[in-house]
Amino acid sequence: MALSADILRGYTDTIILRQLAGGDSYGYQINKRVAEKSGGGLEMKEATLYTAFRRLEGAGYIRSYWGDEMSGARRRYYALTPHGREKLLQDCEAWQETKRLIDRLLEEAE
Amino acid sequence: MALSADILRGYTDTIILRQLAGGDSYGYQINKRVAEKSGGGLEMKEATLYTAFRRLEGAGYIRSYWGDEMSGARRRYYALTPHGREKLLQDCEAWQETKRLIDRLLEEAE
DNA sequence: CAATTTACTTCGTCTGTCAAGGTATTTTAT
DNA sequence: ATAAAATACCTTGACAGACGAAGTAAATTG
Repeated sequence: MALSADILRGYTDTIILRQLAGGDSYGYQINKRVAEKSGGGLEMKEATLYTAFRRLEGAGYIRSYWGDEMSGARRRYYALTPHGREKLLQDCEAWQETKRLIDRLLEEAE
Repeated sequence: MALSADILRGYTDTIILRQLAGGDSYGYQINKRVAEKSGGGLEMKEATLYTAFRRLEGAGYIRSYWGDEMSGARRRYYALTPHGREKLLQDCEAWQETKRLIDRLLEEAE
């Protein structure tokens, strides 16, 4: 059961940052890995992904550079900046808090 | 630490439905209760709340009626429909799944 | 009797997602 | 050989939800 788009909203950036924490990567690969890791539960659309890259780079959380592949199509790699690493930590903490909050608001007991 | 707006996005409706599962209520009261229950962590803005009511009523998840208060300002009460009760259950299941998914995507281990 | 609280409403703006379109190269299948 | 699929990137415009700001009106409180 694939989850609705709005559930993702606000987490695209964090998910991308998290992927980059494991090493530099490029759009296509990040998309593949996220799809794989989520077991098909989450499919980030290309437009969503690439607009997120622009946003994250604009904010200074990531920087990009063209790979120097000898073969294969050109790839634009992305790397986490120190500022981005900080942001990732904050986002992960915020996620823990969000879980608690939504859980409390949705729990059965009055 | 109040959470960012986008974190709320997509949960406003579910939170409202959950509140109504405990009995009919009206906008102002729902807002107060959510704010209280969240310990100030979540503040739904009035515009957000009332547009959500329109949306939920349009979708048939809730219905509304004017209260017949003898004193105090007029209140528009909202009630959960059977359809809305179903929706709430589905939303809560989706939330459990979302938690697992985001957790998996943000976990440290490679 | 002024200020605050209760209570509801609408409009316009902003932001993130995505459908739809595009380019270009490489690999795989026929 | 060559058609199809996969790899890899990018942009534009539409849409939906959250919210700032403003308004209305009655009741309560100081």
